[in-house]
Amino acid sequence: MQNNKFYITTPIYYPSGNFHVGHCYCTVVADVIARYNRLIGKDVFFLTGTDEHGQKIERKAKDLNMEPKDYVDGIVKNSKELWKTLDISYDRFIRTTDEDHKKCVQKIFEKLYNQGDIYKSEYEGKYCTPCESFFTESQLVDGKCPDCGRDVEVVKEESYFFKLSKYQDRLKNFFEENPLFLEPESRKNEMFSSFIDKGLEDLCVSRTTFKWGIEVPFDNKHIVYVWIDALSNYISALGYLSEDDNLMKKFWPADLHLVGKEITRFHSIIWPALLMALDLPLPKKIFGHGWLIVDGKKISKSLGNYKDPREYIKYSSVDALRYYLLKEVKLGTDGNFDEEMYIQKINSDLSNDLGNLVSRVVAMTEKYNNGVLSKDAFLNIENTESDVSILNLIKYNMDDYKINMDGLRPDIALDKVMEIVSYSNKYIDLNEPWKLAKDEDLKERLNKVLYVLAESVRVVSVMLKPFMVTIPNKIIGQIGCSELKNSWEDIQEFGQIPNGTVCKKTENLFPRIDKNLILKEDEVKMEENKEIKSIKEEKVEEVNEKGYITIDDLDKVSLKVGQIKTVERVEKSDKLYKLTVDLGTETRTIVSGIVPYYKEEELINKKIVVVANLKPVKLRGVESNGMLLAAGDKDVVKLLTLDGDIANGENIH
RNA sequence: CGCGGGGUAGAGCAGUUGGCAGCUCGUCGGGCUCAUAACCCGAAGGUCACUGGUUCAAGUCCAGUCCCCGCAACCA
Repeated sequence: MQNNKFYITTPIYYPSGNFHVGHCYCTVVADVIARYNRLIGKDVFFLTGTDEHGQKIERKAKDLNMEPKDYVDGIVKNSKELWKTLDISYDRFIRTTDEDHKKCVQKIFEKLYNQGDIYKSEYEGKYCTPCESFFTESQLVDGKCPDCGRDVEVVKEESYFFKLSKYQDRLKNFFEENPLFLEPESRKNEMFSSFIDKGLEDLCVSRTTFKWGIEVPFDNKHIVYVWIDALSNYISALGYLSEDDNLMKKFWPADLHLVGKEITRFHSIIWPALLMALDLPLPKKIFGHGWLIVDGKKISKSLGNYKDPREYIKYSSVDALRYYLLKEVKLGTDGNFDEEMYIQKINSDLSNDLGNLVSRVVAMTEKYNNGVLSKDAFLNIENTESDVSILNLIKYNMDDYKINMDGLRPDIALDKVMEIVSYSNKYIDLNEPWKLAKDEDLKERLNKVLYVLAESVRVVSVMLKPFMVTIPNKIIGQIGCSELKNSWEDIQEFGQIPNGTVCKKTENLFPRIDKNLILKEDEVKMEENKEIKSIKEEKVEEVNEKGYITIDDLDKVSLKVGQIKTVERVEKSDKLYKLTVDLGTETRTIVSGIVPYYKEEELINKKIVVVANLKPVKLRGVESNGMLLAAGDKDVVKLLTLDGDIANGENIH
């Protein structure tokens, strides 16, 4: 059919907290693929968004004393800012709370019900609220949720079911006939052995246990459950079943659903079955990408050496981060994000090789020929061996680049680009322009070399456009080619820079990053964290074998009543408040990680319980002298407060 | 028997259908002076975790063993 459109999606993320490097990775990859397809001339629609309904969000908002919508609005705002920072070029950010999406979901539900693919029955099962999943008895681990290890509840409810079982054979056939539907291969094997071959059960697609969601249109006791609500975003975003379904006609089926490996199952079984029921064509490809491991080892977690993606950008650049993510992580496998590696890689690839290449080319052109590029020289002077080599390499690598981009191996595609960069550096040394410059007779030869280099740099820039957002245009600007189209088409034939184009050296594209400086900062933080760890260890030793402590042990802990006097956020941290607490005889500074759970105004004047004799520790550079007592898990945290009025500084016993 | 990933040069990794073990960084030696202390050339460095099997041929395929890691991200 139309081969000239490209529809790509990321998953819609669950906004139960702010987004992290993992979300960024997936979205950046999708963005690069989207930009690449635009570059080669396709009409691209790039969709991302958020999956905002469900019990977990409902509860979380309630705990925070917020309306669910207000809560998700906050997260969405933050994520849109993040995508802006990372230059994500999405065409639509869909939210499952969008009106058109809701309508679409209701129509889909109704349609499936009317045609008998959805029926009403009763469901009883063990349910894990945080994971929003039912589990069979055999799936449970020690009677707890196999995903998160928390307790499950027995839930029995009247529900609507989707006849997933009906599509089992069609799915199986489809997989066999479309070997490229699900990649990488390993995921496909998993789907087959774990699910399809075992037989599919009908799927519960409604809930009555919570309200925060889309109502079933003909039975408002029921809320449409995540499967139909979330998965159908891929078509609701295109106006499926609405008055204006032009986008649907144009872009469906999706060319690529990029998803995390943990949700591959939903996309490769449930989603296709739903589409079959709706009599829609299936997406061309589901790709389950790997996860990002930050600094590998598990110590990273307890050492707290995690950084917001924006921190890496601060001392490097968005382009550098995007480059690294795509270059160093093979799509589909887990990737390591190690800060030292990161700095080393961008210094060597981007500063030393690419940035420096541009710098030498432009500087020499300015120095030896007043910045003027001579196409005449390029055409008039016969090719030497090195010319032939570089021209062939560029041609050859451009083909490989395309093959690998189409084949979802951006890491290899980047290799091909960097090979051109590398060879260009070598080409300079082979030709020694500084020697040519000394001999007036070799002027034309010199100009040819400079021209070849400039054009090579331009080709590289165009190939980098999907990966980097600002640098390619800056490079093109330095070689005076901003007026050219600089499209994929435009670099197919070497030698498009017009005669007489003038180069101008401006800024340093990729200043080298002082690794020692950055890592020294980290070391300071590590030291702080070590202190924290040693405190932990001390505590552990104090507990005897039976796990009892004596009253003397308890007396070691000085608990006091405190009242919060001032609250401010700690710079460069997402979770930490700097509090000053009145302990009667003194006022303490205490740093506490409760930003997600309490607003500043909620804390002021609150009477709380303080561990008064905790060894001081620096957190994000602020010294904390004590600790607030609180209860809860990572989703909900409540401070311990007093049942009545007691003077500040009173002992608790 | 939860699910999944992995063990290849000092480090980080690639190795497509079996066909002479590769890449980047680092190290050592040399070259160059256009450039961002950069660039270019050369060298050292490997029992491809282990065992067995299939094969003319195994890092790659099969069976088993051992080991590491993740299950997801600022606890005070």
